[in-house]
Amino acid sequence: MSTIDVRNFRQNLRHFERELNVQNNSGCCCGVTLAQCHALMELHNKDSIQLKELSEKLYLDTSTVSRTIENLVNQNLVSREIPKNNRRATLIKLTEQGQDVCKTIHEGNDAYFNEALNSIPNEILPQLLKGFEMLVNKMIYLNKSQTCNS
Amino acid sequence: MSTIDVRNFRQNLRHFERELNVQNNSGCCCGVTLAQCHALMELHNKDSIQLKELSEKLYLDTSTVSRTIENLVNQNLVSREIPKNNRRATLIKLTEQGQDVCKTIHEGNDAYFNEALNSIPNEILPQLLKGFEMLVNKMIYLNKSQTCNS
DNA sequence: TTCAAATAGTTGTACATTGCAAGAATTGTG
DNA sequence: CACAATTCTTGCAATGTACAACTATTTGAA
Repeated sequence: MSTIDVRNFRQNLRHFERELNVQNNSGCCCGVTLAQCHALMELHNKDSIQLKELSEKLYLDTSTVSRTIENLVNQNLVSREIPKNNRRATLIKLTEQGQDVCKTIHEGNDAYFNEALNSIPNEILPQLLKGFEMLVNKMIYLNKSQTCNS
Repeated sequence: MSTIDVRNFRQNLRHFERELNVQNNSGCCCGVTLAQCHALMELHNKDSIQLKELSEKLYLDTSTVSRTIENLVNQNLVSREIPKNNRRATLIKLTEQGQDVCKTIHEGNDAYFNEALNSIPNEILPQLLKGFEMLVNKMIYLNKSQTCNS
């Protein structure tokens, strides 16, 4: 692993970030912002989730997520519900309309990334997918054990 | 390419975005924000760049970049200069201090991604790097020819 | 049992990022 | 010269974010 390779990878990474922004902001046309989109994706295929848990998954402050959810509630895409066994908590659920939006987002992004990934030769696609997954997991590990030291 | 693969890739992608945020916000400890960091990286190894050109590279409105640069000027990391042959334009240059910050950012991120990528087995690392580059280029291509259609 | 500590969420405040619209200064063109 | 185009800046407005302070609830320990 030469420094040149790393530099090159990082250069691609910066472009990647920008293209993701473009795609995220054009693909999520359903009137849903990127932050809301991420929240919806976490909710998808889940019966319900607590605000605290959601904020941990998204790496965001509870206050931030609280407002994101507030906006989604106003758009009638999710509902809030206080469970009887713990009235401090809030359970967040997708509404039917929210599920529809999730579906639309999934379809759009599936199509996009299917097309993007289809341009990768078959000889290297599996390694790309596998390697990417490993990279993400390593980053999760590194970031967990790392604090800002300067 | 099955839908499951695409879904799995997208799931990894969302985690990737969050980890990048963590890394970007902890790695750029030099008092520089992520937006500023991206601008600095574009300036690095360049004599100077015009604001318009920079905004195109970053996919941002000129007004946005104008303010980002304003902040960097206030931190004495870049300088603005009006060329004599076109007094409408503004040439942006790294100051010495700005070059130092660039160097620090590079070193920190090089080390981080070197470590992250070193955990990838040698049998798949080249394909990952190559595949990633191809994916980014494909996304650039797709996003150029795409407008929001809903 | 009672009261302090912990937990979950919301709200106030502050700041960064961003785009659009409008304006200012400059340059190009008919 | 007058008007259009270019380049940048500024005035808004919206979103996203975190921290701190607050409310309500639950837990736990004396």
